[in-house]
Amino acid sequence: MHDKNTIIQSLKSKGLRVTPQRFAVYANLLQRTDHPTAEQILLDLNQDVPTLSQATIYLSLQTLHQTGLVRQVLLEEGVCRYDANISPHHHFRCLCCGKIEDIAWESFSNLTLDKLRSGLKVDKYEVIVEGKCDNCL
Amino acid sequence: MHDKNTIIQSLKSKGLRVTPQRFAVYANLLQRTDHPTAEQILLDLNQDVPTLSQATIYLSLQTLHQTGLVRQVLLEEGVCRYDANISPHHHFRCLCCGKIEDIAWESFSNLTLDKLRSGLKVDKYEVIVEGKCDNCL
DNA sequence: CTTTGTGCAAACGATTTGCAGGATG
DNA sequence: CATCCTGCAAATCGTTTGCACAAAG
Repeated sequence: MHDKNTIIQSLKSKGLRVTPQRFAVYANLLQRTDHPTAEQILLDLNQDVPTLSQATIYLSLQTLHQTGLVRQVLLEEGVCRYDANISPHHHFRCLCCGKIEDIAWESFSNLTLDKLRSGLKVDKYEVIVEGKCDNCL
Repeated sequence: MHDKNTIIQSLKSKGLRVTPQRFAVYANLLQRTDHPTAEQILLDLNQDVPTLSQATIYLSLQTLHQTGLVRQVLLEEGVCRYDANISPHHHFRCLCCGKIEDIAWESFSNLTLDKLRSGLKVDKYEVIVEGKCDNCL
């Protein structure tokens, strides 16, 4: 899936040094689909590498985000989640259990930006959907 | 536009007591279109009523949000903005100057949810658009 | 007069910072 | 070996809480 060398190449392609910590954060995020927060990543990684500091997690995520390797997902007040899947897609959040699920980009292939106020240059857009998932229904 | 009695009625209709502080917060938000943060509202109100505590602002906004009188706007990491315009609309954020602008709901009248994974019950959705505004171009 | 809201200050949680030592390219 | 990264602890920022008093209905 995401082999070691590919990950290393991704980091290098952005001019980032490949350190064990940064590698671990990025690799962890790549293999997850649950849109974790910084804290959740820290908890997960500390099971294997108990000497990973909070500051490093936060700095790594900041760096990965700035270089475009990971995406931020902002759905709840005060909660910043991360997603290493940077191919275009949208998000669904269950208002009941809080689960966050990807929505395929093509689900909104009918969405066009034609009628926006002229003068705006659109770089990107995303649809946020909220409701209840099947588990909660 | 938003006359005093209408505001009072809105608050009462949600079972909220009408206090000067709560009224001031809601009225302030109603007359603004800039999607302010709690801090910005505090700064603005403190010019007239210097004895308005932070805690009250935060509590008021929380209350107004919970009762559905105001909407939260989450576009930037760690920044919670508020919007008293609760009629359906979307948001645009300029990546250059940070300005946040409303996008009319009808701009995406072509957006349908047909192809979403079955089993999801959709309560609401919003399109977040990012790019550059005309000022910044 | 009961209940809810406010102000204040302290507490809190998430994130950032300064700095000295360590690892990368 | 110059630069960039990490760990640690302290600092900071936005938000929340506890409590005593005040005001709304």
